[in-house]
Amino acid sequence: MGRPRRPLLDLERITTTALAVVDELGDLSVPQIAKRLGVQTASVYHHVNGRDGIIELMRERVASGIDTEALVRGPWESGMAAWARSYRAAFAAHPRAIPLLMASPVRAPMVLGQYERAVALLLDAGFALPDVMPVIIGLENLVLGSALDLAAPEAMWEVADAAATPRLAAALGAAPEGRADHAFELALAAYLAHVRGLAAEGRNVPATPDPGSPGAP
Amino acid sequence: MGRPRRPLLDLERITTTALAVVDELGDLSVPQIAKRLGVQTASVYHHVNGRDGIIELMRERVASGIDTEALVRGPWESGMAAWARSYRAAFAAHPRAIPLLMASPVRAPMVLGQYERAVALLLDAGFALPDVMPVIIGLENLVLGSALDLAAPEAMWEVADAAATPRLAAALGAAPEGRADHAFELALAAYLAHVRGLAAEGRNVPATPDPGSPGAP
DNA sequence: AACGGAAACCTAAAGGCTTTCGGTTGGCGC
DNA sequence: GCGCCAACCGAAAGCCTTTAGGTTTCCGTT
Repeated sequence: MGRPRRPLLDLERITTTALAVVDELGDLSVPQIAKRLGVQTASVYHHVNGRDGIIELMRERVASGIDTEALVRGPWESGMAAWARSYRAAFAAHPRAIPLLMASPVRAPMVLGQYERAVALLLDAGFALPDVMPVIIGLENLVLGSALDLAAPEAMWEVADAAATPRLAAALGAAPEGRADHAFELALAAYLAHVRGLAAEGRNVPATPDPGSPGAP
Repeated sequence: MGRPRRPLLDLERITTTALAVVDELGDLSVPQIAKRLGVQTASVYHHVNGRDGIIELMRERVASGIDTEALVRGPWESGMAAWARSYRAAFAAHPRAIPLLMASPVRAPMVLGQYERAVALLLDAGFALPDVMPVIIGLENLVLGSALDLAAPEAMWEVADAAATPRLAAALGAAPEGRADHAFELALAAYLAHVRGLAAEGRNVPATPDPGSPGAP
Protein backbone atom coordinates (compact mmCIF):
# COMPACT_ATOMS: atom_id res chain seq x y z
CA MET A 1 0.00 0.00 0.00
CA GLY A 2 1.08 3.57 -0.39
CA ARG A 3 2.93 4.89 -3.36
CA PRO A 4 4.97 2.25 -5.18
CA ARG A 5 8.66 2.72 -5.98
CA ARG A 6 7.92 2.54 -9.67
CA PRO A 7 4.49 3.50 -11.00
CA LEU A 8 2.31 0.49 -11.79
CA LEU A 9 0.10 2.35 -14.22
CA ASP A 10 0.50 4.69 -17.13
CA LEU A 11 -1.76 5.90 -19.91
CA GLU A 12 -0.13 3.67 -22.49
CA ARG A 13 -0.84 0.48 -20.59
CA ILE A 14 -4.31 1.57 -19.61
CA THR A 15 -5.16 2.29 -23.23
CA THR A 16 -3.71 -0.97 -24.48
CA THR A 17 -5.51 -2.96 -21.84
CA ALA A 18 -8.78 -1.14 -22.47
CA LEU A 19 -8.60 -2.05 -26.14
CA ALA A 20 -7.80 -5.64 -25.25
CA VAL A 21 -10.80 -5.78 -22.91
CA VAL A 22 -13.12 -4.39 -25.55
CA ASP A 23 -11.72 -6.69 -28.20
CA GLU A 24 -12.36 -9.72 -26.01
CA LEU A 25 -15.42 -8.82 -23.97
CA GLY A 26 -17.10 -6.52 -26.44
CA ASP A 27 -17.64 -3.95 -23.73
CA LEU A 28 -15.56 -1.67 -21.55
CA SER A 29 -15.39 -1.78 -17.77
CA VAL A 30 -12.92 -0.13 -15.45
CA PRO A 31 -12.81 -3.06 -13.01
CA GLN A 32 -11.85 -5.35 -15.87
CA ILE A 33 -8.98 -3.11 -16.83
CA ALA A 34 -7.83 -2.86 -13.23
CA LYS A 35 -7.96 -6.61 -12.79
CA ARG A 36 -5.76 -7.22 -15.81
CA LEU A 37 -3.25 -4.66 -14.63
CA GLY A 38 -3.14 -6.15 -11.14
CA VAL A 39 -4.47 -3.03 -9.56
CA GLN A 40 -7.52 -1.80 -7.67
CA THR A 41 -10.34 -0.18 -9.65
CA ALA A 42 -9.93 3.17 -7.99
CA SER A 43 -6.30 3.40 -9.02
CA VAL A 44 -7.24 3.62 -12.65
CA TYR A 45 -9.30 6.70 -11.90
CA HIS A 46 -6.20 8.41 -10.68
CA HIS A 47 -4.79 8.46 -14.19
CA VAL A 48 -7.86 8.85 -16.29
CA ASN A 49 -10.88 11.09 -16.46
CA GLY A 50 -13.45 8.38 -15.88
CA ARG A 51 -14.80 5.89 -18.29
CA ASP A 52 -15.25 8.48 -20.99
CA GLY A 53 -11.65 9.48 -20.60
CA ILE A 54 -10.61 5.92 -21.32
CA ILE A 55 -12.77 5.87 -24.42
CA GLU A 56 -11.14 9.08 -25.54
CA LEU A 57 -7.74 7.47 -25.07
CA MET A 58 -8.81 4.52 -27.17
CA ARG A 59 -10.08 6.89 -29.81
CA GLU A 60 -6.77 8.67 -29.99
CA ARG A 61 -4.85 5.42 -30.06
CA VAL A 62 -6.91 4.07 -32.92
CA ALA A 63 -6.77 7.35 -34.80
CA SER A 64 -3.00 7.42 -34.39
CA GLY A 65 -2.91 4.31 -36.53
CA ILE A 66 -4.17 6.23 -39.52
CA ASP A 67 -1.48 6.83 -42.04
CA THR A 68 -1.59 10.39 -43.30
CA GLU A 69 1.55 10.15 -45.33
CA ALA A 70 -0.32 10.17 -48.61
CA LEU A 71 -2.13 13.37 -47.68
CA VAL A 72 0.98 15.48 -47.97
CA ARG A 73 2.19 14.22 -51.31
CA GLY A 74 -0.19 14.60 -54.22
CA PRO A 75 -1.98 13.65 -56.32
CA TRP A 76 -5.17 14.25 -54.39
CA GLU A 77 -7.05 11.20 -55.62
CA SER A 78 -4.56 8.60 -54.54
CA GLY A 79 -3.92 10.62 -51.40
CA MET A 80 -7.56 10.64 -50.37
CA ALA A 81 -7.95 6.99 -51.31
CA ALA A 82 -4.94 5.95 -49.25
CA TRP A 83 -6.16 8.02 -46.32
CA ALA A 84 -9.60 6.44 -46.54
CA ARG A 85 -8.21 2.91 -46.65
CA SER A 86 -5.89 3.52 -43.76
CA TYR A 87 -8.67 5.23 -41.82
CA ARG A 88 -10.91 2.23 -42.28
CA ALA A 89 -8.15 -0.24 -41.51
CA ALA A 90 -7.35 1.50 -38.25
CA PHE A 91 -10.90 1.02 -37.05
CA ALA A 92 -11.10 -2.46 -38.49
CA ALA A 93 -8.27 -3.51 -36.19
CA HIS A 94 -10.71 -3.18 -33.27
CA PRO A 95 -14.14 -3.92 -34.67
CA ARG A 96 -15.92 -4.34 -31.36
CA ALA A 97 -14.68 -0.96 -30.22
CA ILE A 98 -16.29 0.82 -33.14
CA PRO A 99 -19.70 1.42 -31.56
CA LEU A 100 -17.94 2.82 -28.52
CA LEU A 101 -15.62 5.06 -30.49
CA MET A 102 -18.31 6.41 -32.74
CA ALA A 103 -20.58 7.68 -30.03
CA SER A 104 -18.64 10.92 -30.01
CA PRO A 105 -16.13 12.55 -32.31
CA VAL A 106 -12.37 12.65 -31.96
CA ARG A 107 -11.15 15.86 -30.42
CA ALA A 108 -7.49 15.10 -30.42
CA PRO A 109 -5.41 17.79 -32.10
CA MET A 110 -3.64 15.12 -34.10
CA VAL A 111 -6.84 14.17 -35.84
CA LEU A 112 -7.69 17.77 -36.55
CA GLY A 113 -4.27 17.99 -38.10
CA GLN A 114 -5.27 15.23 -40.48
CA TYR A 115 -8.26 17.26 -41.56
CA GLU A 116 -6.07 20.25 -42.02
CA ARG A 117 -3.87 18.30 -44.39
CA ALA A 118 -6.82 16.89 -46.28
CA VAL A 119 -8.25 20.38 -46.72
CA ALA A 120 -4.91 21.65 -47.98
CA LEU A 121 -4.61 18.78 -50.42
CA LEU A 122 -8.02 19.45 -51.91
CA LEU A 123 -7.52 23.20 -52.08
CA ASP A 124 -4.21 22.73 -53.85
CA ALA A 125 -5.94 20.36 -56.25
CA GLY A 126 -8.25 23.17 -57.27
CA PHE A 127 -11.41 22.40 -55.32
CA ALA A 128 -13.59 25.37 -54.50
CA LEU A 129 -13.49 26.28 -50.83
CA PRO A 130 -17.18 25.60 -50.15
CA ASP A 131 -16.84 22.14 -51.71
CA VAL A 132 -13.97 21.01 -49.57
CA MET A 133 -15.75 20.11 -46.34
CA PRO A 134 -18.65 18.29 -48.00
CA VAL A 135 -16.14 16.22 -49.93
CA ILE A 136 -14.16 15.33 -46.83
CA ILE A 137 -17.22 14.64 -44.74
CA GLY A 138 -18.72 12.47 -47.45
CA LEU A 139 -15.56 10.43 -47.60
CA GLU A 140 -15.49 10.11 -43.85
CA ASN A 141 -19.09 8.94 -43.77
CA LEU A 142 -18.20 6.32 -46.29
CA VAL A 143 -15.27 5.16 -44.23
CA LEU A 144 -17.20 5.01 -40.98
CA GLY A 145 -20.17 3.28 -42.55
CA SER A 146 -17.88 0.63 -43.94
CA ALA A 147 -16.08 0.30 -40.63
CA LEU A 148 -19.41 -0.24 -38.94
CA ASP A 149 -20.06 -3.01 -41.39
CA LEU A 150 -16.85 -4.64 -40.19
CA ALA A 151 -18.09 -4.53 -36.63
CA ALA A 152 -21.19 -6.51 -37.51
CA PRO A 153 -20.55 -10.22 -37.44
CA GLU A 154 -20.63 -11.99 -40.76
CA ALA A 155 -23.49 -13.97 -39.29
CA MET A 156 -25.59 -10.88 -39.73
CA TRP A 157 -26.39 -12.13 -43.15
CA GLU A 158 -27.08 -15.68 -42.21
CA VAL A 159 -30.67 -15.47 -43.17
CA ALA A 160 -32.41 -18.21 -41.26
CA ASP A 161 -35.46 -18.44 -43.47
CA ALA A 162 -34.21 -18.76 -47.03
CA ALA A 163 -37.70 -19.60 -48.20
CA ALA A 164 -39.08 -16.25 -47.10
CA THR A 165 -36.38 -14.27 -48.87
CA PRO A 166 -35.22 -16.46 -51.75
CA ARG A 167 -33.62 -13.80 -53.89
CA LEU A 168 -31.76 -12.32 -50.94
CA ALA A 169 -30.47 -15.78 -50.10
CA ALA A 170 -29.37 -16.29 -53.70
CA ALA A 171 -27.61 -12.94 -53.84
CA LEU A 172 -25.84 -13.70 -50.57
CA GLY A 173 -24.68 -17.04 -51.88
CA ALA A 174 -23.33 -15.44 -55.01
CA ALA A 175 -21.66 -12.50 -53.31
CA PRO A 176 -17.86 -12.51 -53.49
CA GLU A 177 -15.76 -13.57 -50.55
CA GLY A 178 -14.63 -10.35 -48.91
CA ARG A 179 -17.99 -8.68 -49.31
CA ALA A 180 -17.24 -5.88 -46.86
CA ASP A 181 -14.00 -4.95 -48.60
CA HIS A 182 -15.70 -5.22 -51.95
CA ALA A 183 -18.48 -2.88 -50.97
CA PHE A 184 -16.00 -0.40 -49.57
CA GLU A 185 -13.83 -0.36 -52.67
CA LEU A 186 -16.89 -0.01 -54.83
CA ALA A 187 -18.15 2.97 -52.90
CA LEU A 188 -14.71 4.53 -52.68
CA ALA A 189 -14.12 4.30 -56.41
CA ALA A 190 -17.57 5.71 -57.05
CA TYR A 191 -17.02 8.59 -54.71
CA LEU A 192 -13.64 9.61 -56.03
CA ALA A 193 -14.76 9.38 -59.63
CA HIS A 194 -17.73 11.61 -58.95
CA VAL A 195 -15.78 14.09 -56.87
CA ARG A 196 -13.29 14.43 -59.68
CA GLY A 197 -16.04 16.29 -61.49
CA LEU A 198 -16.20 18.83 -58.69
CA ALA A 199 -12.54 19.60 -59.03
CA ALA A 200 -13.03 20.25 -62.73
CA GLU A 201 -16.02 22.51 -62.12
CA GLY A 202 -14.61 24.30 -59.11
CA ARG A 203 -11.73 25.82 -60.99
CA ASN A 204 -10.10 25.41 -64.32
CA VAL A 205 -8.09 22.51 -63.18
CA PRO A 206 -7.69 19.35 -65.21
CA ALA A 207 -8.83 16.09 -63.66
CA THR A 208 -5.30 14.76 -63.78
CA PRO A 209 -2.83 16.62 -61.60
CA ASP A 210 0.44 18.05 -62.83
CA PRO A 211 3.03 15.35 -63.27
CA GLY A 212 5.79 15.58 -60.70
CA SER A 213 4.38 18.56 -58.88
CA PRO A 214 2.63 18.03 -55.55
CA GLY A 215 1.40 21.62 -55.64
CA ALA A 216 2.50 24.77 -53.91
CA PRO A 217 1.68 25.19 -50.20
CA MET B 1 -50.48 -4.70 -6.12
CA GLY B 2 -51.58 -7.76 -7.99
CA ARG B 3 -52.74 -7.86 -11.55
CA PRO B 4 -54.39 -4.65 -12.69
CA ARG B 5 -57.88 -4.59 -14.29
CA ARG B 6 -56.38 -3.28 -17.49
CA PRO B 7 -52.75 -3.92 -18.37
CA LEU B 8 -50.53 -0.95 -17.61
CA LEU B 9 -47.85 -1.90 -20.09
CA ASP B 10 -47.58 -3.04 -23.65
CA LEU B 11 -44.76 -3.29 -26.17
CA GLU B 12 -45.91 -0.21 -28.04
CA ARG B 13 -45.72 2.05 -25.03
CA ILE B 14 -42.48 0.53 -23.83
CA THR B 15 -40.89 1.11 -27.22
CA THR B 16 -42.15 4.67 -27.48
CA THR B 17 -40.99 5.50 -23.98
CA ALA B 18 -37.62 3.89 -24.57
CA LEU B 19 -37.06 6.07 -27.61
CA ALA B 20 -38.15 9.13 -25.66
CA VAL B 21 -35.70 8.29 -22.88
CA VAL B 22 -32.83 7.86 -25.31
CA ASP B 23 -33.75 11.03 -27.17
CA GLU B 24 -33.68 13.02 -23.95
CA LEU B 25 -31.06 11.31 -21.81
CA GLY B 26 -28.84 10.00 -24.54
CA ASP B 27 -28.78 6.61 -22.90
CA LEU B 28 -31.17 3.80 -22.18
CA SER B 29 -32.11 2.54 -18.73
CA VAL B 30 -34.93 0.28 -17.72
CA PRO B 31 -35.63 2.12 -14.45
CA GLN B 32 -36.08 5.32 -16.43
CA ILE B 33 -38.62 3.70 -18.68
CA ALA B 34 -40.47 2.23 -15.72
CA LYS B 35 -40.54 5.56 -13.94
CA ARG B 36 -42.08 7.31 -16.91
CA LEU B 37 -44.70 4.63 -17.26
CA GLY B 38 -45.57 4.78 -13.56
CA VAL B 39 -44.49 1.23 -12.96
CA GLN B 40 -41.84 -0.73 -11.09
CA THR B 41 -38.66 -1.65 -12.90
CA ALA B 42 -39.30 -5.38 -12.65
CA SER B 43 -42.63 -5.05 -14.40
CA VAL B 44 -40.97 -4.01 -17.62
CA TYR B 45 -39.00 -7.23 -17.64
CA HIS B 46 -42.26 -9.14 -17.76
CA HIS B 47 -42.91 -7.86 -21.27
CA VAL B 48 -39.46 -7.61 -22.72
CA ASN B 49 -36.40 -9.76 -23.08
CA GLY B 50 -34.07 -7.56 -21.06
CA ARG B 51 -32.35 -4.42 -22.08
CA ASP B 52 -31.25 -5.90 -25.39
CA GLY B 53 -34.82 -6.80 -26.11
CA ILE B 54 -35.81 -3.18 -25.70
CA ILE B 55 -33.06 -2.11 -28.06
CA GLU B 56 -34.29 -4.64 -30.57
CA LEU B 57 -37.78 -3.16 -30.26
CA MET B 58 -36.40 0.30 -30.89
CA ARG B 59 -34.53 -0.99 -33.88
CA GLU B 60 -37.66 -2.46 -35.35
CA ARG B 61 -39.64 0.67 -34.64
CA VAL B 62 -37.07 2.88 -36.34
CA ALA B 63 -36.72 0.49 -39.27
CA SER B 64 -40.47 0.43 -39.70
CA GLY B 65 -40.23 4.11 -40.56
CA ILE B 66 -38.29 3.32 -43.71
CA ASP B 67 -40.40 3.74 -46.79
CA THR B 68 -39.87 0.84 -49.18
CA GLU B 69 -42.55 1.88 -51.60
CA ALA B 70 -40.05 2.98 -54.21
CA LEU B 71 -38.34 -0.41 -54.13
CA VAL B 72 -41.24 -2.18 -55.76
CA ARG B 73 -41.81 0.23 -58.63
CA GLY B 74 -38.85 0.83 -60.90
CA PRO B 75 -36.68 2.39 -62.13
CA TRP B 76 -33.94 1.02 -59.93
CA GLU B 77 -31.98 4.23 -59.59
CA SER B 78 -34.75 6.35 -58.19
CA GLY B 79 -35.92 3.38 -56.17
CA MET B 80 -32.59 2.89 -54.48
CA ALA B 81 -32.17 6.62 -53.98
CA ALA B 82 -35.56 6.97 -52.34
CA TRP B 83 -34.90 3.98 -50.16
CA ALA B 84 -31.54 5.38 -49.09
CA ARG B 85 -33.02 8.77 -48.23
CA SER B 86 -35.86 7.27 -46.26
CA TYR B 87 -33.47 4.87 -44.53
CA ARG B 88 -31.29 7.76 -43.43
CA ALA B 89 -34.24 9.90 -42.41
CA ALA B 90 -35.63 7.14 -40.21
CA PHE B 91 -32.43 7.05 -38.21
CA ALA B 92 -32.08 10.79 -38.24
CA ALA B 93 -35.35 11.05 -36.33
CA HIS B 94 -33.55 9.62 -33.28
CA PRO B 95 -29.93 10.66 -33.57
CA ARG B 96 -28.94 9.79 -30.03
CA ALA B 97 -30.25 6.29 -30.49
CA ILE B 98 -27.99 5.61 -33.44
CA PRO B 99 -24.96 4.33 -31.52
CA LEU B 100 -27.28 2.02 -29.61
CA LEU B 101 -29.04 0.73 -32.70
CA MET B 102 -25.88 0.19 -34.66
CA ALA B 103 -24.12 -1.98 -32.14
CA SER B 104 -25.88 -4.97 -33.65
CA PRO B 105 -27.74 -5.60 -36.88
CA VAL B 106 -31.45 -5.67 -37.42
CA ARG B 107 -32.84 -9.15 -37.35
CA ALA B 108 -36.46 -8.32 -37.81
CA PRO B 109 -38.09 -10.18 -40.71
CA MET B 110 -39.52 -6.90 -41.92
CA VAL B 111 -36.06 -5.51 -42.57
CA LEU B 112 -34.93 -8.63 -44.32
CA GLY B 113 -37.99 -8.19 -46.50
CA GLN B 114 -36.64 -4.81 -47.50
CA TYR B 115 -33.41 -6.42 -48.63
CA GLU B 116 -35.36 -9.00 -50.54
CA ARG B 117 -37.11 -6.25 -52.45
CA ALA B 118 -33.90 -4.37 -53.11
CA VAL B 119 -32.27 -7.53 -54.45
CA ALA B 120 -35.23 -8.16 -56.73
CA LEU B 121 -35.14 -4.60 -58.01
CA LEU B 122 -31.48 -4.84 -58.92
CA LEU B 123 -31.78 -8.26 -60.50
CA ASP B 124 -34.68 -7.08 -62.62
CA ALA B 125 -32.59 -4.09 -63.64
CA GLY B 126 -30.02 -6.45 -65.09
CA PHE B 127 -27.36 -6.56 -62.38
CA ALA B 128 -25.32 -9.70 -62.18
CA LEU B 129 -26.11 -11.83 -59.16
CA PRO B 130 -22.64 -11.52 -57.58
CA ASP B 131 -22.81 -7.76 -57.91
CA VAL B 132 -26.08 -7.33 -56.07
CA MET B 133 -25.01 -7.69 -52.47
CA PRO B 134 -21.91 -5.50 -52.77
CA VAL B 135 -24.06 -2.81 -54.32
CA ILE B 136 -26.68 -2.99 -51.56
CA ILE B 137 -24.13 -3.21 -48.79
CA GLY B 138 -22.20 -0.27 -50.19
CA LEU B 139 -25.34 1.80 -50.25
CA GLU B 140 -26.19 0.78 -46.71
CA ASN B 141 -22.72 1.71 -45.52
CA LEU B 142 -23.18 5.08 -47.07
CA VAL B 143 -26.54 5.54 -45.38
CA LEU B 144 -25.33 4.43 -41.97
CA GLY B 145 -22.18 6.47 -42.18
CA SER B 146 -24.20 9.54 -42.96
CA ALA B 147 -26.65 8.74 -40.19
CA LEU B 148 -23.75 8.51 -37.79
CA ASP B 149 -22.74 11.95 -38.89
CA LEU B 150 -26.16 13.16 -37.86
CA ALA B 151 -25.67 11.67 -34.42
CA ALA B 152 -22.50 13.65 -33.86
CA PRO B 153 -23.15 17.12 -32.57
CA GLU B 154 -22.52 20.00 -34.93
CA ALA B 155 -20.06 21.22 -32.35
CA MET B 156 -17.77 18.45 -33.49
CA TRP B 157 -16.43 20.84 -36.04
CA GLU B 158 -16.06 23.78 -33.76
CA VAL B 159 -12.34 23.89 -34.01
CA ALA B 160 -11.11 25.70 -30.97
CA ASP B 161 -7.72 26.65 -32.27
CA ALA B 162 -8.21 28.28 -35.66
CA ALA B 163 -4.57 29.29 -35.73
CA ALA B 164 -3.37 25.72 -35.61
CA THR B 165 -5.59 24.59 -38.47
CA PRO B 166 -6.20 27.67 -40.59
CA ARG B 167 -7.26 26.00 -43.80
CA LEU B 168 -9.62 23.66 -41.97
CA ALA B 169 -11.16 26.67 -40.28
CA ALA B 170 -11.54 28.44 -43.61
CA ALA B 171 -13.11 25.41 -45.25
CA LEU B 172 -15.53 25.05 -42.33
CA GLY B 173 -16.55 28.66 -42.62
CA ALA B 174 -17.16 28.31 -46.32
CA ALA B 175 -19.05 25.03 -46.11
CA PRO B 176 -22.71 25.23 -47.02
CA GLU B 177 -25.45 25.28 -44.40
CA GLY B 178 -26.77 21.73 -44.27
CA ARG B 179 -23.35 20.19 -44.54
CA ALA B 180 -24.47 16.72 -43.45
CA ASP B 181 -27.25 16.59 -46.03
CA HIS B 182 -24.89 17.96 -48.64
CA ALA B 183 -22.30 15.32 -48.01
CA PHE B 184 -24.92 12.60 -48.11
CA GLU B 185 -26.41 13.73 -51.40
CA LEU B 186 -22.96 14.08 -52.88
CA ALA B 187 -22.01 10.56 -51.92
CA LEU B 188 -25.36 9.15 -52.97
CA ALA B 189 -25.19 10.70 -56.41
CA ALA B 190 -21.64 9.48 -56.80
CA TYR B 191 -22.53 5.98 -55.79
CA LEU B 192 -25.53 5.61 -58.05
CA ALA B 193 -23.70 7.07 -61.03
CA HIS B 194 -20.86 4.62 -60.59
CA VAL B 195 -23.10 1.65 -59.96
CA ARG B 196 -24.95 2.43 -63.15
CA GLY B 197 -21.84 1.25 -64.93
CA LEU B 198 -22.18 -2.13 -63.27
CA ALA B 199 -25.70 -2.52 -64.59
CA ALA B 200 -24.46 -1.78 -68.08
CA GLU B 201 -21.70 -4.34 -67.80
CA GLY B 202 -24.17 -6.79 -66.43
CA ARG B 203 -21.41 -8.90 -65.00
CA ASN B 204 -17.95 -8.85 -63.47
CA VAL B 205 -17.13 -7.11 -60.31
CA PRO B 206 -13.98 -5.30 -61.35
CA ALA B 207 -11.92 -5.69 -58.19
CA THR B 208 -11.74 -9.49 -57.79
CA PRO B 209 -11.56 -12.43 -60.10
CA ASP B 210 -14.31 -14.77 -58.96
CA PRO B 211 -13.63 -18.27 -60.27
CA GLY B 212 -16.42 -19.85 -58.23
CA SER B 213 -19.07 -17.58 -59.64
CA PRO B 214 -22.34 -19.35 -60.45
CA GLY B 215 -22.67 -17.13 -63.52
CA ALA B 216 -25.53 -15.18 -64.99
CA PRO B 217 -29.00 -16.74 -65.14
C1' DA C 1 19.83 17.49 4.74
C1' DA C 2 15.23 18.14 6.18
C1' DC C 3 10.65 19.16 5.11
C1' DG C 4 6.28 19.88 2.88
C1' DG C 5 3.44 18.93 -0.84
C1' DA C 6 2.07 16.15 -4.44
C1' DA C 7 1.82 11.57 -6.65
C1' DA C 8 0.22 6.89 -6.75
C1' DC C 9 -1.80 3.37 -4.74
C1' DC C 10 -5.20 1.41 -1.43
C1' DT C 11 -9.75 0.48 1.31
C1' DA C 12 -14.43 1.71 1.66
C1' DA C 13 -18.68 3.07 0.36
C1' DA C 14 -22.56 5.38 -2.08
C1' DG C 15 -25.66 5.01 -5.73
C1' DG C 16 -27.13 3.38 -10.20
C1' DC C 17 -28.14 -0.33 -13.41
C1' DT C 18 -29.56 -5.20 -14.92
C1' DT C 19 -31.71 -9.17 -13.84
C1' DT C 20 -34.05 -12.72 -11.17
C1' DC C 21 -37.13 -14.76 -7.69
C1' DG C 22 -41.14 -15.22 -5.13
C1' DG C 23 -45.46 -13.16 -3.73
C1' DT C 24 -50.14 -11.15 -4.64
C1' DT C 25 -54.11 -10.36 -7.13
C1' DG C 26 -57.23 -10.15 -11.12
C1' DG C 27 -58.90 -12.07 -15.53
C1' DC C 28 -60.36 -16.07 -18.20
C1' DG C 29 -61.31 -20.68 -19.77
C1' DC C 30 -63.58 -24.95 -18.48
C1' DG D 1 -67.05 -22.11 -9.18
C1' DC D 2 -62.17 -23.51 -9.77
C1' DG D 3 -57.77 -23.51 -11.34
C1' DC D 4 -54.33 -21.45 -14.02
C1' DC D 5 -51.97 -17.99 -16.02
C1' DA D 6 -51.01 -12.91 -16.65
C1' DA D 7 -49.45 -8.74 -14.83
C1' DC D 8 -47.72 -6.20 -11.40
C1' DC D 9 -44.90 -5.43 -6.94
C1' DG D 10 -41.06 -6.00 -3.31
C1' DA D 11 -36.70 -7.47 -2.44
C1' DA D 12 -32.27 -8.73 -3.32
C1' DA D 13 -27.86 -10.23 -5.74
C1' DG D 14 -24.20 -8.67 -8.44
C1' DC D 15 -22.28 -5.79 -11.55
C1' DC D 16 -20.75 -1.09 -12.72
C1' DT D 17 -19.07 4.07 -12.05
C1' DT D 18 -17.40 7.36 -9.17
C1' DT D 19 -15.80 9.73 -5.00
C1' DA D 20 -13.66 10.28 -0.39
C1' DG D 21 -10.11 9.59 2.69
C1' DG D 22 -5.97 7.10 4.24
C1' DT D 23 -0.95 5.58 3.56
C1' DT D 24 3.40 5.52 1.59
C1' DT D 25 6.94 7.31 -1.54
C1' DC D 26 9.03 10.69 -4.39
C1' DC D 27 10.78 15.29 -5.46
C1' DG D 28 11.66 20.18 -5.34
C1' DT D 29 12.85 23.77 -2.02
C1' DT D 30 15.15 25.75 1.44
